[in-house]
Amino acid sequence: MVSACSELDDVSCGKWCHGYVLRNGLEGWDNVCNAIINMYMKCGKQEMACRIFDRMLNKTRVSWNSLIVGFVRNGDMESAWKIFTAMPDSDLVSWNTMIGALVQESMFKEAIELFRVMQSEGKTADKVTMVGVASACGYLGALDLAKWIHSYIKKKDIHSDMHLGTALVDMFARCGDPQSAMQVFNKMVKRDVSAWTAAIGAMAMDGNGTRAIELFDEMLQQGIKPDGVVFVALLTALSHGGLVEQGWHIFRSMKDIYGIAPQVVHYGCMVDLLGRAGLLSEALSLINSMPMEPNDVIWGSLLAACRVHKNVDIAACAAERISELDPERTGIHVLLSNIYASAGRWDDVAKVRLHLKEKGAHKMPGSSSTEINGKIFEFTTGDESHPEMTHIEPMLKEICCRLRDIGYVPDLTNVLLDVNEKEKEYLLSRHSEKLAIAFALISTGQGMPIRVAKNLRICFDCHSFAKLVSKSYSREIIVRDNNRFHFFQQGFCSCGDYW
DNA sequence: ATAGGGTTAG
Repeated sequence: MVSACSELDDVSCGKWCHGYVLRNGLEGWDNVCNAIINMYMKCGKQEMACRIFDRMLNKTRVSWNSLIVGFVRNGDMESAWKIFTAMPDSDLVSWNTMIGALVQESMFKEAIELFRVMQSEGKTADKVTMVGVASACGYLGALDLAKWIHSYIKKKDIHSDMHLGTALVDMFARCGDPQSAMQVFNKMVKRDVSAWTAAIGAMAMDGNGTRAIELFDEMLQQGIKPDGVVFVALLTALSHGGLVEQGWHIFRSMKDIYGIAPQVVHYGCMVDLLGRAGLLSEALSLINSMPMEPNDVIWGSLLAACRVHKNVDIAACAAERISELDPERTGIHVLLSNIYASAGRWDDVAKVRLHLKEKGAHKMPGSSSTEINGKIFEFTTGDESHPEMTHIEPMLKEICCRLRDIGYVPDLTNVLLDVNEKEKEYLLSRHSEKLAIAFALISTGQGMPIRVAKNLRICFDCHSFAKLVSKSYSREIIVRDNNRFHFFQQGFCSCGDYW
């Protein structure tokens, strides 16, 4: 009965069950109490869940785990962690839940660390553990760790299934190894639409639109029905590959052939695809033809394209919509002020700046990670307290001197703060990917490739910085941002400056 | 039977 309440999200019925337990002194019925804990947690009633937990006579591991899972689902990591550490005999479910929770909170390094603690305590990982670990590794872009995880799974004879297989495909793709990703994919015994999506997503990260279409056709031939998600991955791949015609074709086929009405996300992909290709008015009329309200992301995507292709008027229109939809998104105003500045419209710049000052600018902090000798190092933009800073600082200076000699001029247009030029230049030189690249340069041998994973899209300045470092230091530099891969070699990038 | 897992525009 409790479980039925839980399914129906019926708190009042659940409360009646709770009362029944109390009236009849059933606190010893642990399975009923566990069900009530889950029911309350599902409805967001954390205090009620705790109340019955505290009164339970026979707390089992399921009771403890139910609390942990409940806190994680409600975004309360602190309480989840407290229960996890207080729990007398944590089991696999507890550990897996915590590792998964850290991944969910974007605490990838911490997730890997928790897995290492688990190993040192002699706990045996299973496939669910490895899904969490693989996912964390992918976000960190740690290729050596990825290879280790893959062989660990084989060595420990952890039976892989569709979830783990998909997670591994995604992990290798994010680590910049599409070959390994496809090897894992090809070995999978069963592949559902999510597995195919991961493979197509791997092609998207690689900017390989043509191969993405081939994979999609193969998927259809195998009789797998596409869903909305696979079209997101496919359209993204076409966008990165600059395949506009194919993009339109796929977009139209969604409804015409597969009977899937395009959602906001799909329109977003198309706006991005058209915008990147410089077809700004085409993108704008697509937005105006949308059957649903365009959201802030759609307009943001158009705005970003306007910055690249220098269209001030459409940019202003997009920015206006965004401030209507989400007045808190100050990053947009910064972007707009930069667009005005590059067009020499200083009055407008001043207006936006004033507006920004009143609001106060907030931006997600940039963070980059790089793996050196199996150890993962994380850098945050402008982090002066990093323990490696004493080594990084002089290296950055040396790099800058060397790059200036071959014509590097810092591009200040995208620095998001209203400070003087010198200050801007300083902040720009402290972008997290620059710190990571400098550190990797001093920590790895001559000619060794450098791999960096970053949580935001790489900025123009860091992009040209990486190109020049690859040339000046004869190093292959691979940066995976939240969008795609950039392979820098001898002064050129695999994205062809199209991102 | 009450607890843990993969893919998704910017």
